[in-house]
Amino acid sequence: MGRPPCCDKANVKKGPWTPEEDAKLLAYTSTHGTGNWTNVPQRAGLKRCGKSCRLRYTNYLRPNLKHENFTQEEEDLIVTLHAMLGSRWSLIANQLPGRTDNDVKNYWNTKLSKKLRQRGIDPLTHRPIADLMHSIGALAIRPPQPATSPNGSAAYLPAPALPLVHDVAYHAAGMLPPTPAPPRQVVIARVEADAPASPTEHGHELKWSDFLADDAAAAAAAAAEAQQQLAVVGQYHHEANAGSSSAAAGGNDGCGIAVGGDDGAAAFIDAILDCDKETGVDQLIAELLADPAYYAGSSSSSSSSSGMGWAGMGLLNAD
DNA sequence: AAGGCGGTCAACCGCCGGGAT
DNA sequence: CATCCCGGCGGTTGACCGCCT
Repeated sequence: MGRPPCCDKANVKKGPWTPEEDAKLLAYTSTHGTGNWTNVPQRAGLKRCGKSCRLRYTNYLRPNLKHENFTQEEEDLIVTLHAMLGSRWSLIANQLPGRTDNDVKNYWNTKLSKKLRQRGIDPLTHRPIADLMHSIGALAIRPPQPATSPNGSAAYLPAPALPLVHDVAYHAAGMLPPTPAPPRQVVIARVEADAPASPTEHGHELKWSDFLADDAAAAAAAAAEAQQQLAVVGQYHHEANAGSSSAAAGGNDGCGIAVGGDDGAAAFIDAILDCDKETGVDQLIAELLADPAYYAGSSSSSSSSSGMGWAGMGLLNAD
């Protein structure tokens, strides 16, 4: 059964908001709060859909929003988080005080993904494009795979033994200690305007199979790795929030991730892990890692990856 | 000067999950 | 338990703007 439209489209104005409409919406929300958005247009005297009002408020009118350009630190953080979380824009935006998911998504699509490509990094997988091409070439000369899944998802599974590149994302932002970091699974590329693409100059290489061990302990190790990275992110968030602690307060989404305060990093990590436990993603990861067919490129348990927890990040690049 | 073209970003659309009934 | 309603999310669209030819 299809859902009825959220509002009467015949009597609803669409398109750009006028200053008068903005003023009405602001006046209403400042005195009554947001509450039930479906009632807001009527009560505020607007011929708009409730969803449109909510979007206009959260993306443009909400207090403490930043409208200036993204900083280098914000760029680094977006790339880092995208490598770990994929296109979970709301989660990423939660770590950027004053930025909305729409802001981050637009900035990624229009600027950052291009910068990464110019640097020879594939923005989807965060891997060197040259390595991906090499892998595609290697796949082309493989014998036919038996019994691939009907939806063809196996074709998108990462090839084994891909070298992973760890460009410097953290040091500039003061995120990492100078000591060598333990091996990580994702490729983090600091996006600098004219920096040359030089994935091969990083001596540190990991084999994909090194990460994809075949027991649950490996899954736990992977989770610990991710946790470590999120701790770094949380630290940035804490620092960024030092001067604008209220900015992110209204941005918590359905996962209930609330960060801030002295233990903001830990809270964020716990919230992410809890969220993925609730959604069963951690279980899914464990199942995937335990499934030998996964490594053979013909996983029977692979499922649609978009929007699923860790899928999309470097850990499970099934995009 | 004008038209084409590409980049940017606000806004819309459809889907999904969760709470209420 | 089923259904409805609402808010949230990610993907996509289209208007606007500046640059180039």
